[in-house]
Amino acid sequence: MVESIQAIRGMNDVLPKDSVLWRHVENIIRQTVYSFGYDEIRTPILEKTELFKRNIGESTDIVEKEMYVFEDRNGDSLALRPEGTASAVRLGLEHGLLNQGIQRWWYMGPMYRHERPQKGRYRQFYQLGVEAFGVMSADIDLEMILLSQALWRNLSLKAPLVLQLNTLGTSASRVAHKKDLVAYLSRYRHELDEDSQRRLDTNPLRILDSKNEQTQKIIREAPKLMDYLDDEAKAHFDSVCRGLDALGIAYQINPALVRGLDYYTHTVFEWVTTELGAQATVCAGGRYDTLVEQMGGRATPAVGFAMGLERILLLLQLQEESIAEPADIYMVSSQGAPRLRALELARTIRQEFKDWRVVTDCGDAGFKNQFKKADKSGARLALIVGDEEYAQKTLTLKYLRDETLAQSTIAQTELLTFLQKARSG
RNA sequence: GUGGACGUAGCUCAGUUGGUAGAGCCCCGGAUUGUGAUUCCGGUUGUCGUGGGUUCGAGCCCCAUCGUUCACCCCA
Repeated sequence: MVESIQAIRGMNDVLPKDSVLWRHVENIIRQTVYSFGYDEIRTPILEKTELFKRNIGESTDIVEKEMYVFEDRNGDSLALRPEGTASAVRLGLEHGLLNQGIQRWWYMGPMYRHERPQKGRYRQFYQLGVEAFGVMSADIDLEMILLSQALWRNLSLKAPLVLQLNTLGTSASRVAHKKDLVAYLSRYRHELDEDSQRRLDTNPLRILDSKNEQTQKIIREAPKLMDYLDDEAKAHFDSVCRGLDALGIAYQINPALVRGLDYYTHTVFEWVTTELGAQATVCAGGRYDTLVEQMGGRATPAVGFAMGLERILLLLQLQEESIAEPADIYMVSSQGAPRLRALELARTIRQEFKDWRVVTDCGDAGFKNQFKKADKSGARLALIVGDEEYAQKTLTLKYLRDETLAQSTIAQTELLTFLQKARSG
């Protein structure tokens, strides 16, 4: 007996019935980012571990305990990418693109995090990432939000999504706030929940969005980052808010909104749904004005966001609108010479009608079964090449969706003319 | 990583206080030997997730393990 091998935990296959929806979503995404004038970049799935360690933040959970890290044959430490921004900046610096004016990029592909899987949270998951470099003013923040909003619209997403907004200010204001926050929380250290006590030393900002009630109570009186913002940060955030008002985009300001990655500054935003339980965030992003410089480039302002495709797919699946890809023509034929003729006719049709799906029955099924399969394929038209048709160089047309149209037999040479008429009629 | 629930046919599930496995859908064949989606008749579904243990006997009880799922953690 052979032991069967299963896929790795948290890593999913896409089956034929689901790939239709995946392709649909990917196509709409490509079309949408294209319409905003963004260009695609593609980076390797494997990068040096240092790239993520240094830039996402050493003490973030992503780097600390969720990265797939292993040693290459030559001893280098490599990691499967847990997110895309660090790679995008690396690409920009390595090829000198960030010195060539404003850059607008997007990418789509798998990311890897070793978490405990749940619905909408997997170890290999797909993200759309969008990044823009070289614009300091708030209009590019607005463009990011407009782009994400366009995605919901173009995907015909019916689930209500709420835009949450916050600002993290400059790193100077964050440092000042963090200092006071830690001092304040330390006074209540023993009253905080266990996780928050740990984070007090590692990542105190994250305590702000703790779900623990007792902790939340303490946080209510804690120093607010908003009070530490310098004039520049306030002005920037104000521009974003006024811009959203002018564009008629509703948003909620959420002071607890903190990103899990260290590189964010100023504007941060999330699109949140109530339909996916704990996996509420469907799309999240913000500014990271200091990252490029931190990675060795010239100071370059930047904004970006990432969207989780599985979560979008789950929302679309809730809508239960099936997206079918039916065949257009199904070839029914006898085996032997008529089958070969059917294959040949199918080839001719495909060459002439490039967007049609033409399926030829293969195998040894009888006519009855061939028609069953023709019906299941969703084809409008069955073309029959039996022994009689073969001998007389004809073929029989049968309409599978419209009972009012009678079956008819035409010469094989007339097929293309007939189909052209059928398409235009 | 922590805690809870669940794993029976390809799918959705039933299975009595432990006594050698069932239904519907799907698939295949026939009624109609060259015509589908309706109907009728017939047929195949399986190491009961896996490995141990208790027992004369385990789908059912116990342990472990793998997987799924929910919450936490974290995040898209």
